[in-house]
Amino acid sequence: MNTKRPRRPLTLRDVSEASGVSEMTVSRVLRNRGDVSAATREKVLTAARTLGYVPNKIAGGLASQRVNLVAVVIPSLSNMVFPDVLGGISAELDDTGLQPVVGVTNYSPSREDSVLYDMLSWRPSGVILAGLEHSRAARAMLDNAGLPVVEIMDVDGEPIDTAVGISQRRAGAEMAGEILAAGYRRIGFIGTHMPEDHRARKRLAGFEERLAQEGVQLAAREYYQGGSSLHKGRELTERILTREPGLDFLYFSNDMIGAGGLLWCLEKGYDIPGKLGLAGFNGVELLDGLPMRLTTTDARRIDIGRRAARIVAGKEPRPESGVIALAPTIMPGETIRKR
Amino acid sequence: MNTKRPRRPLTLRDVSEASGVSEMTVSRVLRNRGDVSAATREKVLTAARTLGYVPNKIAGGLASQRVNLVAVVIPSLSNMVFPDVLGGISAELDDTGLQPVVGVTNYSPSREDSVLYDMLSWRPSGVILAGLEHSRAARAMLDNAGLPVVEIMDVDGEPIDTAVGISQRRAGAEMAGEILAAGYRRIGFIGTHMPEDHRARKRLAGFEERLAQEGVQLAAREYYQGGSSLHKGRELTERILTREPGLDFLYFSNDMIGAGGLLWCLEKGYDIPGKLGLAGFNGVELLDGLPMRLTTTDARRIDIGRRAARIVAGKEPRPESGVIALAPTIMPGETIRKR
DNA sequence: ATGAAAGCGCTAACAG
DNA sequence: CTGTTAGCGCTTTCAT
Repeated sequence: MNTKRPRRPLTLRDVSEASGVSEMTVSRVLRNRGDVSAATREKVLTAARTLGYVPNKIAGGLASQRVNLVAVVIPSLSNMVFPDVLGGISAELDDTGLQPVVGVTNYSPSREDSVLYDMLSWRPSGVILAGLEHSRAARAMLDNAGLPVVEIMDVDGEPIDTAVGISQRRAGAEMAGEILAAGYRRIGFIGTHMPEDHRARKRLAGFEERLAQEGVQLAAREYYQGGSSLHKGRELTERILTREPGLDFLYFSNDMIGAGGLLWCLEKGYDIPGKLGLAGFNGVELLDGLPMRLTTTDARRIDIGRRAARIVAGKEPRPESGVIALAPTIMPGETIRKR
Repeated sequence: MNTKRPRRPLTLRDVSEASGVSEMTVSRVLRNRGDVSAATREKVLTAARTLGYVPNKIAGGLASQRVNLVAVVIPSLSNMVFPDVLGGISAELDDTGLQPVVGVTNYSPSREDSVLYDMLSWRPSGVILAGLEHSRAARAMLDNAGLPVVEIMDVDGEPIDTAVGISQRRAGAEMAGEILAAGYRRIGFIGTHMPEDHRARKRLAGFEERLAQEGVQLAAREYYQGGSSLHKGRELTERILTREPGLDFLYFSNDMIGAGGLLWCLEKGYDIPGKLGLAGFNGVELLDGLPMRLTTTDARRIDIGRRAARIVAGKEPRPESGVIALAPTIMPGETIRKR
């Protein structure tokens, strides 16, 4: 009831005095380390509980030189993909005593540097960070830190230590293959204009390469700024189809704008997938409830989180090659013609 | 290139030796504390940079007894509401030197206890946590910690220290008022079956009270387990309307299931808002792109995050009453009749 | 099974 | 403006 006693935070010594047991033994009990008689154990636990003692990990970390934290550095929380990755990480870390701590960069390299710096200053046990593209400074920090570093989401590049992800180029290429096989030829692309979203960039590159193999070129492209939303998807779809009415397929760089595009096309009465096909990317749960299931690629977000966490936790050895490439998986949905 | 020198982590002493300046002065430079001559300053900075020194906050925190962390404890990351709250918190903390650290409880009181315990063991400068309902143990921990505690989202109850949020009862009541004023009378409710989601519970209570004032009772209700999704919204909407075809309004406990319900109703050709009205809760961006704008209540998520952060950061004084009640705001949308 | 001593890397407080 | 001295609260290591 707001009667905050400005009490000095309790220390091990307080518990020691209250229980008549040495600080050292109290420490052992509280960490379940070493042999302690049941009787002493009980005394200590009781004292700790009645006092309401909460150990000081700052002091503990300094003394033991070990901190049970895993730094997780990601570009964004808002696009439904990283929460899934985090879910995988937490699930796998749950029984290891390690705790994820999340930092968000908003796709800014300089923010990435400063977030990394801040997190490393806590001397975590490992780092998981999105992407393979980092500043020289960031690479140096991570090299010097001498701890496990797992770069996630992408495997097209040279990892600092270990990479767990999908080949974004391959994901793009495979979707292009699907689309071509289904007979579409006048293909448009809608994506975010973010030079720092290297994964989207590589995906598109793989996509276009595969098209080129069949002598097909992108017939139109439309870029947007800022976050993805259904609304943006609608706008851009309208714009691209107005500009290029002859398009027979739209490839979206993520499911959210793909879903917006789908809703717009359905309202306008487009024949989907007959005259116009659509595909997104990620495989988010959102798609389950749309009027039509959007064709997409499962980016293996949860698996990526899990494997990364397993490596940091030492549950699984770092692979010789330094790379764990998971297979992106096309989820056909209903917005592409059956072949 | 994976040539990881198992180098001993650098210390202030290394920088001191490399620059020929005392540890203390190096520390001053690195923290911009006290007066240091430009020359010394330069020497230190150069040495620190070339060595690649990253300060050890564990040691710093222990010595200074101050840690620039704010613990943020929330039930979930996946429902589009807490990312917004976090956005508000980060924005406001950005220029304070404080950093949010997030813990997730999955609506489990025992997880909340253990997450709190873990976070408090890092001796953060403040705590922001969702809701006013906490275990006796949690309240004791927070009372003892002697730091600012801000409970967010809800103001219907007794705060431990300070509360920032909306009155959930009032939010429910106001939506009920809106619905009644628009002439709807056979009202159904669809919500999650989560005894631990106190905010949803209070909202429904306020809603029903207001209905009762006009002599109206809920005509049907449907509960679901697990997370919210468009898909669940569809399922439950179908179920409730099959069971009670005479309903003329559906009140959903959040926008995601409301959106699912809306999509389903539109497909089935319901006359919305003429014969059937719909409303959700939260005011999430998602709604912008739906075929029809869902009526909802803006839960003031970002503002709540900002105000909470301001109080923890000391930018704004804790109010005498301990309570900051923001006004939930109805966003009329298109799924309720104009009156 | 328990305790004593030393110190983790940094900063507060004081001295010059 | 710069340096010295003592810890911060815990765990490591070594005795007993």
